[in-house]
Amino acid sequence: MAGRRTDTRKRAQRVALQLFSEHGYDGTSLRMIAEQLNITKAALYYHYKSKEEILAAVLADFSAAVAELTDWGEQQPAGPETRRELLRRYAELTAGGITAAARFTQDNQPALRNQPLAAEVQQHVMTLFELLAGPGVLSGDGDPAASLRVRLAITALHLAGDEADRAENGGPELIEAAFGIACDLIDPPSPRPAS
Amino acid sequence: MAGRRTDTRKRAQRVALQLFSEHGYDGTSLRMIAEQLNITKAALYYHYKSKEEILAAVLADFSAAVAELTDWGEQQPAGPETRRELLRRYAELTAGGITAAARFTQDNQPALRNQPLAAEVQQHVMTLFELLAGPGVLSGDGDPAASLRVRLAITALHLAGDEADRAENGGPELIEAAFGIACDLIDPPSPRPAS
DNA sequence: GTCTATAGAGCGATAGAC
DNA sequence: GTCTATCGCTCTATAGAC
Repeated sequence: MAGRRTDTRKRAQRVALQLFSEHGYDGTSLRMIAEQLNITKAALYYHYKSKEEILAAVLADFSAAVAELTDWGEQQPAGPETRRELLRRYAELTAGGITAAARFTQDNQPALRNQPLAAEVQQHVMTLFELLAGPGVLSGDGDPAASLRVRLAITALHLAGDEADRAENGGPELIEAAFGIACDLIDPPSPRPAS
Repeated sequence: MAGRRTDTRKRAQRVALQLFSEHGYDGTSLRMIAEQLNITKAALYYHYKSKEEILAAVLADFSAAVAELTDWGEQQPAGPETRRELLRRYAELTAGGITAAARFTQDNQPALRNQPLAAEVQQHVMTLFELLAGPGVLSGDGDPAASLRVRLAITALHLAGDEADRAENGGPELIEAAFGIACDLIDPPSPRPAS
């Protein structure tokens, strides 16, 4: 690894994620990626054998990050403190464009339908959801409200991360506000009165 | 209006929204739309002069529905009851594929960037957000948490509508659960303790 | 590791017959 | 109101020189 000067592959992956996020997967051509790297489209094929493989590399990073998070979570005692800490760590995954990848997977599900790695990603996200909500909830046999609350908690962190990426200042405060809302969603401070 | 048998234009609009939702705007070709209508691609151009115009028609319906909702809301006294009723009516907009359009606009913002009608839609949605949160909140000068809560409340209804469209039974219960969560988000039953 | 050049396919859109 | 046929363009991907 020492002395590697160009490192085009990693740069391409980072550029691709940014462009995928901004223009969508279908709306991003290999020409656009190549131009930002100051190489030609054909040169990209030396590093990746297809456009789908670039997507796969982006998904692999995201998948590994979520897997690491759930691996940690599964070794902790189940409880509110662990759930809060899972949210906290997920929110802090912002660095390295990880949450950009998370938002991308949510907004481009049509493009991910035929992507083999997408299933693996969804599996890990599902595991995270179950850790946040308790087992069985997402299978449809549990309280539908609990499932929704977990998905909304994650969405809160995504929305905040999205805005934090755009606004250079005020980012941490936004993330913190989203974290508070997310905590309330997975562990409501007071039960709702029966309607 | 009497005696109009074919009504291809309206059918195309309905089919387009369904395909846009399923495959994304870029992922939906005019050939796909035409095939579902059992006509050819060229025949579509008799009814719409471009693909963008089909999208515009879909957006126009959604825009009008939200505008009607906000017009009503602005004539009501501001307060928790009006906010709840706004959420209720938004949730009931599911019929006619309106919420499908709402979800589509969220997931395909890259495709809407050069669509003139998109700005109008966003304006109406912004108005709805302000009615749900109080004025000034979304301009960035208010509590960031309040803005997030409103957006999450709407997202709750979208997520529920999305699943309700797929699962033929259990839909109403899901919508009702989402409505309850959305109400809690815009008017928290108990203030969070200071951290 | 990057280039030029090109193949092959699908797309949006148009022309013109019926 | 729908058709066949085609144009021009962009895309992904490959071949082969340097």
